[in-house]
Amino acid sequence: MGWHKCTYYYFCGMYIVQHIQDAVVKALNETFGQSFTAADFQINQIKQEFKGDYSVVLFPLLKRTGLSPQALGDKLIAALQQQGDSLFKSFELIKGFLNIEINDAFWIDFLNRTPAATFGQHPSNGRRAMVEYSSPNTNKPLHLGHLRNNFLGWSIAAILRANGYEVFKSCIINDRGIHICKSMIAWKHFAQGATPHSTQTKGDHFVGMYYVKFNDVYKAQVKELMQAGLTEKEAEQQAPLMKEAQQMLIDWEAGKPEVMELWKRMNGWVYEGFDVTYKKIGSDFDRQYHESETYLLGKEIVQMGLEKGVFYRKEDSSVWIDLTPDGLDEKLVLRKDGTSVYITQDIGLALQKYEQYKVDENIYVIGDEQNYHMKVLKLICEKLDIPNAKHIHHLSYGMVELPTGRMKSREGTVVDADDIIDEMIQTAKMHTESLGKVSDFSADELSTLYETLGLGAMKFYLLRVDPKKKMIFNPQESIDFHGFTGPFIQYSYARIQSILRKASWDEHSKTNVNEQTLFAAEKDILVHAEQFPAVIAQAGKELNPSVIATYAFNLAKLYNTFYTEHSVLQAESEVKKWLRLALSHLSARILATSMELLGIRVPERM
RNA sequence: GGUCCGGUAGCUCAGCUGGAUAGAGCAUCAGCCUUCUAAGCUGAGGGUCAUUGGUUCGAAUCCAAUCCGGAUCACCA
Repeated sequence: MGWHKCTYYYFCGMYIVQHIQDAVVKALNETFGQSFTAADFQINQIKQEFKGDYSVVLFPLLKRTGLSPQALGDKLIAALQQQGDSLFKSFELIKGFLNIEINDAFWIDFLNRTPAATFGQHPSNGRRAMVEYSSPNTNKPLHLGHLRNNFLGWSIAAILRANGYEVFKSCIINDRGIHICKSMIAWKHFAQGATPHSTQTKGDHFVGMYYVKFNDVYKAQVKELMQAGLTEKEAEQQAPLMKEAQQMLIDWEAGKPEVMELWKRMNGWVYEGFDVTYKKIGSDFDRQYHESETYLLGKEIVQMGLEKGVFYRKEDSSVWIDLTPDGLDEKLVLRKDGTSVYITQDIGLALQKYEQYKVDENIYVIGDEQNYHMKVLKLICEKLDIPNAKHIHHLSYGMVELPTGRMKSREGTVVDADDIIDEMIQTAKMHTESLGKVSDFSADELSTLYETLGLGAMKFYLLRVDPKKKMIFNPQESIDFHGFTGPFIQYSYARIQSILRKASWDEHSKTNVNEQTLFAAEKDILVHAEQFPAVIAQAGKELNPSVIATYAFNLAKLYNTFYTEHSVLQAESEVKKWLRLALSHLSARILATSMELLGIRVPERM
């Protein structure tokens, strides 16, 4: 058993692929007397139609060795055989690919020594990361796009934690500004004292109604003024409602009591509504920042930047930074009246975050419409020598679009978060009832199950695609519960749990399995399972939950194939039964861990 | 116009640090429940990887040009 380099093979970060790399490097160096590295060749998993598990692609080595694929392959095989590694069962050379089959004993050993409950998680790396996500405006309810942001942020935080980071989740609440004043003005004019309570409306939706109302009336006023002969621009500036909103913003900044009171009251309604939604989707934060408290931050930094010569003042006393040497434009950082702009407070907040948390990685989950802004922010922070500015990372995700194009609140084409969640939960209920497998569940158990499944479908749907890419959501074709979906994986998990229950099997039941050989369906699961830690590492490195989603789906598929081909409880021998129970348990744990990293729960029965 | 992102099966998406015959899911069609949960499994059909040229043993993947779609370039946030 020469491959046991340490007791907990996987905690050493030593994967089978690395082991093969090491063996090949050694074989190359011995054969050619040069120093090769793992980067000089490539190892791929072998496709189903060929024999073996992993293959070494020989082409990249031909030039350096001066040999043909056949000759190089022969020499390599000879050298590898010389090493006498009991891990390798067979070598086969096909058209420039050196196919290696791993001994079944290795996979069984892997199963025996892997602690299923914690498998895949990496030990602490002593680094801290902050993930800022969600960042709602307090003038309207959340929509489908916000859900993508929330699910991504939560998942990335979990993935980084599994990669050994200490993670802080933060959220900047955009609770002030002209858009907030708009809904306040509209409420003052048109609500006649109505409240969420008096109208039986969820607070964020209630306030959102007045934001919409503002825009409707404002549009009408602009139209009227234009008919009276003003240009569009003039009309937009002079519309009474807009003037009122602007005045209210000034009053807010001056701290006028009646404005502050209304502001607090209406934001309070929104928070009550958000709380319900956040609780339902499982979003939580270690630290919430409010724009009303941070918007003045950054002014001092501008002063410091001026002294350092990073910024410069124009004649009208506005402050700028010239980013043309970096291929960008000139950017304003302080208005001529001395007030700060969006980016000013972001600079301030970036520094504050660093001072408070000393994070090594500073991740912002923000839509790709702000790519330019984030590029500028990072550049400015670097030029100001804000510590770790180089580790500001914009996790830029694409918009969720409808088949008709972007969602537009003004055109009523927004998919509301609460609505879609309720719809998913209802769909879960419908499926569950028509299958009738949990008729003995209590009402509480049922509603928990519906939420688990409905939200699972929803989250998986939004997380299974590459965050960077925009995605299209078709409300006509509701989100599926079959195939590449959350419920498919939840179902696979529940079926395994059913077996383990019947066998009264738990983690402590695990003993060393003495089996020597594996069926293809058994081995396929183990080969895939062994890659889990590497997959978590990749997801962390790429900040990409879809890697986990795809991985979990493939594992579930492999398990389901195994499930139909072989019986666990009626296995052909007692040893096989134990092997399959351990195999099933490991699969279930990996599926559960994967889903956990996506913020999705798994049911024991469904 | 400048910058950036994208274009892969009817639809939604993988694959993109170059490697074997380009993969899933949905939809369509054909099979599988007296056997551990059929939200499952097996199989079939379906492709000019936007176009053209280049790099090389090899290109969906890298480079260039073109076409199409999107984002962004505010003393808005």
